Amino acid sequence: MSTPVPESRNASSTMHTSPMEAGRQRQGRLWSNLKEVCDLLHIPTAMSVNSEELLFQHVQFKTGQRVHTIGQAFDTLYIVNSGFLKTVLIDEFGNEQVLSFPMKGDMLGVDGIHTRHYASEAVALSDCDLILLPFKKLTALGRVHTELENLMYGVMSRELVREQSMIGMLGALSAEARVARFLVSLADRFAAMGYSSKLFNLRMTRHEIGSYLGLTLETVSRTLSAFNEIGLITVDQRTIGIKDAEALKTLRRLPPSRSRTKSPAKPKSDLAPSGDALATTI
Amino acid sequence: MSTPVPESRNASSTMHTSPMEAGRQRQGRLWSNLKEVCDLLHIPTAMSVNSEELLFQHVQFKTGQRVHTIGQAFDTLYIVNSGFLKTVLIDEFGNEQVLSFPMKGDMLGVDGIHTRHYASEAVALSDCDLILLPFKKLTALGRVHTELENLMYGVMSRELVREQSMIGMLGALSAEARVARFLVSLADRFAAMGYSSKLFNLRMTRHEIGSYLGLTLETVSRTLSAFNEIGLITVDQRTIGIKDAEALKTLRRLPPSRSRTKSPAKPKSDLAPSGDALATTI
DNA sequence: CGCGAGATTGACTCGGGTCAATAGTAGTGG
DNA sequence: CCACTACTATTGACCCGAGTCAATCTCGCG
Repeated sequence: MSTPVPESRNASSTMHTSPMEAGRQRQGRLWSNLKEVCDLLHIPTAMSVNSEELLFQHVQFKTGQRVHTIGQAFDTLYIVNSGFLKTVLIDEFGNEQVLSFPMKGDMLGVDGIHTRHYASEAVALSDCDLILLPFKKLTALGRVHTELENLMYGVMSRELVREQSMIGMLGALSAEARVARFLVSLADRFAAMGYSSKLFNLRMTRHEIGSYLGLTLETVSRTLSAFNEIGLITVDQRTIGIKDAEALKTLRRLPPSRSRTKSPAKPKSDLAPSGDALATTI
Repeated sequence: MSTPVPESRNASSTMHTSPMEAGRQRQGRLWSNLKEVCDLLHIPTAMSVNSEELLFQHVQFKTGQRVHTIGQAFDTLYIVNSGFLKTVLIDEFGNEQVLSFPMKGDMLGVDGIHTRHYASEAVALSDCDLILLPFKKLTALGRVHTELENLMYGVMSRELVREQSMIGMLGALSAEARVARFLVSLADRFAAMGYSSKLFNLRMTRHEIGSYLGLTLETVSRTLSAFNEIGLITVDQRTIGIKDAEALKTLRRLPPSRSRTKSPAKPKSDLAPSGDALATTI
């Protein structure tokens, strides 16, 4: 990631640029008001306040640039207005562990609140437009506008729940199931952003996906190939076509022992009923 | 877990009951003020307010009881004043996935804020004393007392960071390393609570540890036995004695491929330099 | 004293990590 | 425009760590 490859995927074939980004020009920069921020976060806010006065500045990052690094002093949160990123942890040997792939509507930097220093590193996987939310300003505002405060709590809680399910996935699912769910999750997020959930480009390398899923890049590659052969998806480099979302969603395999905590666990049908027999390579 | 085994580990040999629990009697129940709550959370609060008026009620749970269940309407957070618990996710087949082992000073229920329904289930592993923090009340207070608000954000952020490192661990470490770190983490937490970090009782089964670490109970058991033989720890059922904390902290093994993202990764010495050659079963 | 949950161990299997060779793609510069 | 380089992705061969299955042991409890 130390090579900020100047990608030119701004207007790719399968993924056009965002339908409509928030923000207006002012003194040569983009700014957004509170409502736009809330909309971006999918938080339904009966925003009582006309907050044209409350404007939040945007910042652009180019592919490969870091938004913040580990240990850096924390003072602002970010919301992704457009573009794709990854957040990573760096272990004591300099190895990256991908934690998330933030995209439009996601919040960055929350892990910095606790110690006042970011606990992770955020890197742009494509050119990005982020909205700056100075934390001080935000909490001050929160005291006035209850909705905003709840928004904050809500976003943090949501993030927590997301990480919980991630832990559940890493702790309990097989490689195939992880990759399958990863694809479904991506598709859903693209759909939520107004893009196609059936055909999209991965913004990250196999290596990054593997790190994110606790797998090696080879396993990721092999699994994608397998899904392709089986007809669940189509793969061509980073272009993914979803063919059987249902099957992907319910794909299992190896409810790994820890599983049968109490369930009768009928040894049959490891693959959920999504029609045909495909990955039934039990 | 459906059998609330009435354990009697209240005054075990290696773990006496808490040194001094917070709370005072009032109308037959325990209550704590804001200061005690903050102390419990290790949040240094120059609490400007004399808040003898702001009292938070305690509730007791017996071993096996559920504090909250998945899907249950959310309205209060909990702080552990004494006792041990586990939080779990239940997948679509009824299988438990342990997410955390909360103990004194930890907060429960944060995952319920987002959807207003708890996303996980909390079960008492021993008799517990919890402090109730009605969420409404808390946010209202937060608007008045800035420290409290920061406390809230801080605790949530801390929780987030904890989960992040959990993800990192699940995604990158070998079974041995996971178990080793788990033990160290427990020791540290016990130390922070004023207990011995050298000799303590596990409050959870091998199965629960395995679920938490993404391993099977057999692997956990075997790993503990191995550590025992090697002299890193002593094991007798649930009584653990830490013999070489340093070695445990730095134990590696298999920086699993994904690891050597960029590091020169000298192929030698998988075990960090903690003195002697022990687990050098490389 | 016997029951049942939990823990320990052994034997066997296999999913996925490791190593390695090949090939597609993109950016660079002559 | 095309070689040159550097990634990134795909595949195959091999093998080991950890899961699976199963037998035994221990301990606390009724």
